[in-house]
Amino acid sequence: MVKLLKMLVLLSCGGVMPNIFESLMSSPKIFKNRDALRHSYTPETLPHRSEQIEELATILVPALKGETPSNIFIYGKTGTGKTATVKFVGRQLEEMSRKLSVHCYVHYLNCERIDTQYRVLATLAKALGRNVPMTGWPTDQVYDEVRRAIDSRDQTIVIVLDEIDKLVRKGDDVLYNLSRINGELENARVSIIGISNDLKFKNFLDPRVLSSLSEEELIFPPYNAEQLQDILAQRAELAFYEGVLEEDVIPYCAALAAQEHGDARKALDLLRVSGEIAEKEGANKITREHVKKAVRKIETDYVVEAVRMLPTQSKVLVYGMIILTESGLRKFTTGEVYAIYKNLCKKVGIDCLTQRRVSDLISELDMLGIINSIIISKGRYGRTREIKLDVPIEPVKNALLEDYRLSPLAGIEKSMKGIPPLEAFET
DNA sequence: CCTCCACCGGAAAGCCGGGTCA
DNA sequence: TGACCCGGCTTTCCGGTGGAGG
Repeated sequence: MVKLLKMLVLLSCGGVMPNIFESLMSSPKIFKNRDALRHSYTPETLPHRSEQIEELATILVPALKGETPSNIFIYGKTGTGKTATVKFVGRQLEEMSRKLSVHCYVHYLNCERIDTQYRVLATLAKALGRNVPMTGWPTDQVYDEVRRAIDSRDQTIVIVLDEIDKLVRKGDDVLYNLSRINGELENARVSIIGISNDLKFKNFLDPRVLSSLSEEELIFPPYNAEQLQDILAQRAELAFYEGVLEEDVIPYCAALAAQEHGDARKALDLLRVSGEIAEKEGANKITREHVKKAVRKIETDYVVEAVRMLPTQSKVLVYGMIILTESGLRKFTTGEVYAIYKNLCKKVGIDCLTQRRVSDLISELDMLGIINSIIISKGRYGRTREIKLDVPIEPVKNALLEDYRLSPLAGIEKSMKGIPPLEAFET
């Protein structure tokens, strides 16, 4: 304590004590530019996407000649470079239009956050320099505003709707209106690019909207391991100092990500987290070991996040499974889990669901990868699900106890220790 | 080969909060 | 404003079933 005070005094006097950040800053340098590994980063060139870039550019080139480009639908799984490609081409298009002094602009909207038609239109109006409140106006008035803003001069507007499937689930009025907007314009032209990673969502779309929006279609195939290597190598050069990476790190990351449907995003995350772990450990090189740790960390983070988002009932259920696991059972049945669950519900003071429903919740947990369950028959002793909790227990437990509703459960497993679950179950 | 356990999982109806429309 | 609808969650009911033990 005294030491700390002395230190503070010294620091505040600007004395000889090193700044507390000094040691952190001077530890071995790993990252030159961490942002180069984020998904939001658009690199100078996009390896293995030249075909798609060219195709997209060919479709959009009329924009520079004062004509209306076709509307485009783009499909591809996550991390196949859809967004990056569109942003890249969009930037080049705007750049070229400036050179030619043509009015041509690209507006990018991500529909995941902007998920109602009002918000889409309002955001669009804002991007076009109109002042529209984020709430309050009738929707068609905002639409009018957007239309007038676009039509205010001779220009071509390319509207990119990323994750367009999110929008469709809430009714496709916006899409319908936007797809017909060209007919209502005198001076300007509008082209729409829809991006989706869900191929099936086409089925939910109004056929009129579909035919108008998908005049052109682009498919983005997943990357294979080799292509992922190139992408990682390119980004690693920007992100890390020279010689920081051991040679087998990139191929390893690429191989791991390729196993999971060639997701470049995942590969980049893996590399970045590996770097962060190496940095935290004070290592001066990133090794395969760091990647392994990163895999585990990402996995844990995912599970913890999934658990945190669970409805209360499922949280109690998971807590029950933790108790069972800690009491030494590696596998347990639906009946056992249900007994404990019933008990915990009483302790927590929430009402208890039927076994039928709990059975469904258990299936959901299985889907989420929080547990492993298989249906087995124990012959005479019935048919049931055999459940295994397949997560790092401590982090999950902490995540569960963060929920104030579960606070009565803190430390409860000690009082239940040794009690077989079925006997803990009364009435 | 049959029985019968302990649960699975489909069908259908009820409940509830939110949104819509006249 | 109230009638109405919708979708998600939950309960009720119930037929179905793999295989150890008889």
